Amino acid sequence: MMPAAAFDIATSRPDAAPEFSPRQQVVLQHALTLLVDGGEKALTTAGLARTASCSKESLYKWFGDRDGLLAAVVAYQASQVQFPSETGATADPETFKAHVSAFVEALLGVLFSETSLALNRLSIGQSNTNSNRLGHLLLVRGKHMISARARNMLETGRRHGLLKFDDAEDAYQVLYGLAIRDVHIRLLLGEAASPAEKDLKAQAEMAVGRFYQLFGA
Amino acid sequence: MMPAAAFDIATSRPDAAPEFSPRQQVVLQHALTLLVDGGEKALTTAGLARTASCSKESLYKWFGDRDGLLAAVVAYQASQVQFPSETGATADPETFKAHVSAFVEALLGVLFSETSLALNRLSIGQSNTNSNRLGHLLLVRGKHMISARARNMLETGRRHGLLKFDDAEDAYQVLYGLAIRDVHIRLLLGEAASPAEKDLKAQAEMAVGRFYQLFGA
DNA sequence: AAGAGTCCGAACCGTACGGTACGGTTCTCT
DNA sequence: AGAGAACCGTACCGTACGGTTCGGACTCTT
Repeated sequence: MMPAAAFDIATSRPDAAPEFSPRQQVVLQHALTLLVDGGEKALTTAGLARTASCSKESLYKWFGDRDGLLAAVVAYQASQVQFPSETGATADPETFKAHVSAFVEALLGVLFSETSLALNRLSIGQSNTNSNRLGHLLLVRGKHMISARARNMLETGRRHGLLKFDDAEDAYQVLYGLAIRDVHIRLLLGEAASPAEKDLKAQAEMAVGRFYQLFGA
Repeated sequence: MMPAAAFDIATSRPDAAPEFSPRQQVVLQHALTLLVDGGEKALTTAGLARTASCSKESLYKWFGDRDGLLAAVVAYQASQVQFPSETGATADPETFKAHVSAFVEALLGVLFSETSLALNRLSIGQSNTNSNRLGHLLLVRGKHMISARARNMLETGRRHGLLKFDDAEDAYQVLYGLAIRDVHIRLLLGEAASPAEKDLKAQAEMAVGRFYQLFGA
């Protein structure tokens, strides 16, 4: 037999269609749950087979090996993340600014969710092994997708004369830094978020306000 | 016997004096090296004993168990990190701003070093086990120490009328965000830093410039 | 000089987990 | 209805690693 799935996941285009069968998605969801409360050590093949009521043989048939399973979990979760659409967001300056705030709030919502934290912990823990499949997956299917959308949003803001910057990537990174600060790493390390940090809307608006001080036209 | 060392490390005050014997420090340095290139899995008790030419018995005697060893590595490395002193840094506005830049540059230098990255990866990977000893250690002995010094620095800047803000912690977090952006998490995930991101001095000055736009008096 | 203490090196044990094999059951297709 | 695939459950194997034990060498103290 060949562990085809493991290879496909790493190399297929992000918009590849079917990806996983419904049954497999159920199993991956179980894997994700195990991972969220318990960390990587809690996700054993035997444990997942028991929890998801499937056989280990099926796991190995579908995902090749344990690494393939982990990669599949990452890919599956990445495919679940959705961002609000941005149609007609530049109608007027206020709407655009509100739209940027909404984007940042969604970003915070994703990054601070237990699921995202668990997958980031997993990928980071594995980042110096396996030629770093997981880290790349998370970056390509997660961060880079988001950053592309963000750059796009900021560019339209600039075209409409609402923002002023030279490099969209640079501007986005500043926006990211203003919004996330060191909260992400602290959450990854297991510290709880403060009440103020849990008010994502307020945090987003504060960050966008400061961003406009730096890059507003 | 009792694994005294493991307990002491977690509960002793950060300024406790001797901490580790020279021989133990050599062993911990070997452990750190193993950890930096190879990740957590590369740090096995047998492997460390071989590399450091000591017996496993000594490891268990000194550090209690493997977790105690990991905690000792974190504590040891934290004790190695030194920041430049800040005597007479508020002589005039230029000097102070340069001092802030130097602080940020030092911060970047620490956070982006392979050693720090390896320990962060380790702590993050363990953050949902062991009641999270490592994460707390890293936060208390690392981040919180640094943030205290930073707040102190910013406060003196404010007292001298050079900066303007309500909450020093808030201001520091903004400075942190402007300097680090998403580079830290990307490095943790195994992505290489871009050439521009490796120019720590330029990155620090850019961040401080923006910080002054927001908080300069 | 002898006893105690420290440490190295190696052998050993138990276990947990990744991976495989197999018998039995259900579902699908013709 | 019958062949065949997919799949579940379980038992099994090999290995890697955490932790313990022990013999022997070296040092320090009295």
